[in-house]
Amino acid sequence: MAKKVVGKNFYLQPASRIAPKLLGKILVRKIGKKKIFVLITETEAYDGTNDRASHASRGRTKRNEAMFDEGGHWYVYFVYGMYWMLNLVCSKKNYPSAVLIRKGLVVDKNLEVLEELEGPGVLSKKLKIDRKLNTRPVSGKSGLWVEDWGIKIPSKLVHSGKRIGIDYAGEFWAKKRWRFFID
DNA sequence: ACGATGATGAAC
DNA sequence: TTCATCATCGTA
Repeated sequence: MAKKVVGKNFYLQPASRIAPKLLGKILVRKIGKKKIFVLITETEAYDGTNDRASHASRGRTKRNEAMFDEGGHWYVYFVYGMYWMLNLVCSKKNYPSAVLIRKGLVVDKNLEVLEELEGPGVLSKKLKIDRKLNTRPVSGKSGLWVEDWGIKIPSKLVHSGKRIGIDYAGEFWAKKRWRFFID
């Protein structure tokens, strides 16, 4: 099984292109000497300042600054007084866009499934993700990166749908099928 | 169906 | 400074 770290160019595409391509890739979290592997199974794209579902729709603020970084950084924010949301920043610098990682499967190095992470809040809790990762690079330096293990998800199993929890965005943006998931 | 729980941003 | 809101989740 060929395992390689995803290259930087991958992150310079539009979020809506990256989101489906992340399905089947492996999120690697290093905590101390331990590594946790998560097969990504659900993502959502947030793209540009016009996207009214995106935090960037109200311009640059202290919270969403990371979204304006170059693709290949993390955007981590706190919601509902309890949960940390993990997002992968996309595209070139100063173009705010990101992919929210919503669900995954904890696997071992042989792809044996150990645990299901059924939402962005539980995923971040399991991987010990908090504001310390905000604006950090997607690389070993931050202890959180993405690998391609050559897993090919059959296109039959890849679906798209409306994004979750963004009904405030108005019909045009709320109905966009920018959520991608397996099965 | 609902409450927990606190940062955020906009209004005042 | 106040206040409604929020890219959620576990319990009921």
